[in-house]
Amino acid sequence: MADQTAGLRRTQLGDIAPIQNLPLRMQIAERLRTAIISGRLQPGAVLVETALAEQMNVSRAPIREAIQILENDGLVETIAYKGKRVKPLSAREVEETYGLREIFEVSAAQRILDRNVSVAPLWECCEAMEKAVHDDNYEALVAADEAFHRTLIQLSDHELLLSLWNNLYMRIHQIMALRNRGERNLAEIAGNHPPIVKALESGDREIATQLIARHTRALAEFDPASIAEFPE
Amino acid sequence: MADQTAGLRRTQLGDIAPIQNLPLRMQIAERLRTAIISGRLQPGAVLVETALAEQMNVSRAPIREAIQILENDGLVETIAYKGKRVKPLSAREVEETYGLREIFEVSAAQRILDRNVSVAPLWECCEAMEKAVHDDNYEALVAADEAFHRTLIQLSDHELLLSLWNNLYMRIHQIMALRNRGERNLAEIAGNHPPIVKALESGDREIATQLIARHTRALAEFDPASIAEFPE
DNA sequence: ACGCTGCATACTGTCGACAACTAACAATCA
DNA sequence: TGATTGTTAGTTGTCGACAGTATGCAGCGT
Repeated sequence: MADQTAGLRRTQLGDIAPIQNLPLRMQIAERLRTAIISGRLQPGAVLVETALAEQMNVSRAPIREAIQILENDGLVETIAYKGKRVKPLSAREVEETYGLREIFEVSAAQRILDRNVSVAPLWECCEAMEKAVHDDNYEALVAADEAFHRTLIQLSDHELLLSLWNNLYMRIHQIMALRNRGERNLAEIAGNHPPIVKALESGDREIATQLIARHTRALAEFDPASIAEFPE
Repeated sequence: MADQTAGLRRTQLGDIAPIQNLPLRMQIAERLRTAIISGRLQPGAVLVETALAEQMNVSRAPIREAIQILENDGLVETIAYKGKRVKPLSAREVEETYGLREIFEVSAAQRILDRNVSVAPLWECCEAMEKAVHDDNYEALVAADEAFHRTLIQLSDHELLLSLWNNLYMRIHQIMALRNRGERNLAEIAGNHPPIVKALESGDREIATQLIARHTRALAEFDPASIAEFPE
């Protein structure tokens, strides 16, 4: 039941694709989420249900439910009877987002140390990272970096923490997409990883904590002017 | 436009009240949320949209949206095309919930120490607590306890953390309601608070962290058998 | 007895139309 | 002029009906 007129219609976000048998709200939510975290839909952008419904050739109900989901993700904000928009990102929120990341990573490290978990998977991530640096493959580098941090959280063996992490990382993706390409020093920042793993391996709590905190703060550096403010 | 037939109808969750001008979905979400965290709707309970709609005399749309909101809160779980139910609480989830609480409180304490924030508000909470103990007022005791912990988070001056905390505490309320009255030692546990504040005041990082961790773990004690498991 | 097929049922998912609300602007009157 | 009140346009909120999906059971064939 593919939509045969898809190619003819002016389409900003594209038609919904009948790829899977998931409910429409999920396909729509996924599509909107991608648009937001990629920066295509910028903070402050207004989401009008009727317009989206028409663009995607669905009724308003699944659109509304999809937007609800995104609201849960913290990507969209609703003002009753007035409208919905992509949540504005204040400098403070960006800062707090990275602050939370630091909290999560440091806490995960504590748990790893408390439980004597093997850090072998982290070494693997470091190797993947080195390879990406050697190949000068930026895509792979970003992926490997994310894998390293996610692995750190996973090793802490705390599912709730992991799900919070996934949500947080989504917003970090959005922030990174909105920045004017901070890729320059990513490779250099990647060099921080092995010492962290080494500290974890040798059970050095203090050092590990400090290294992670410093690493996270390095990642948080950004040009505040590059994130537009949408007050009101 | 109050519903004049409200008194006649059999009603399990009660009719929705036209108290405020909030959208129905919010009133319904609030009502369901209360029912869940109070334990009236137990984990595993199935939520049937049509039934709820009939009970509350509204259409299914706001019911669906309300359930979405509760899903975001982590209180309800949806299985596409099958149904929705109050999220089952495994022993592991309960444990992780308190683990997260520990992470949040310890991290908040670190931030308070990092920034030399005045802990005066915490002393006030301690006083309210003592008064409740002296009056043998259990309600006030619970409220004061919650106020203490929320204040700790608030002093860390991190809005994202605070909102995560509010969500977490909601689920802790639910867990407490499902336990067979663990009130016995609450007064005694309350005695842990002043030492924590003292440690924070004197900037003793190590002690503060340990006291908070121990306090949180004391709160987490529970009879695993008192929380039903709903596998499948 | 066993497995398959095809209803029947009880839900959730989706739709299109209508109601309610807000904000902005025009018209009215002191 | 300036404040107040209609009025209208644009949006979200709500509804009732219909379509789609999963599950259990009856009936059939082997």
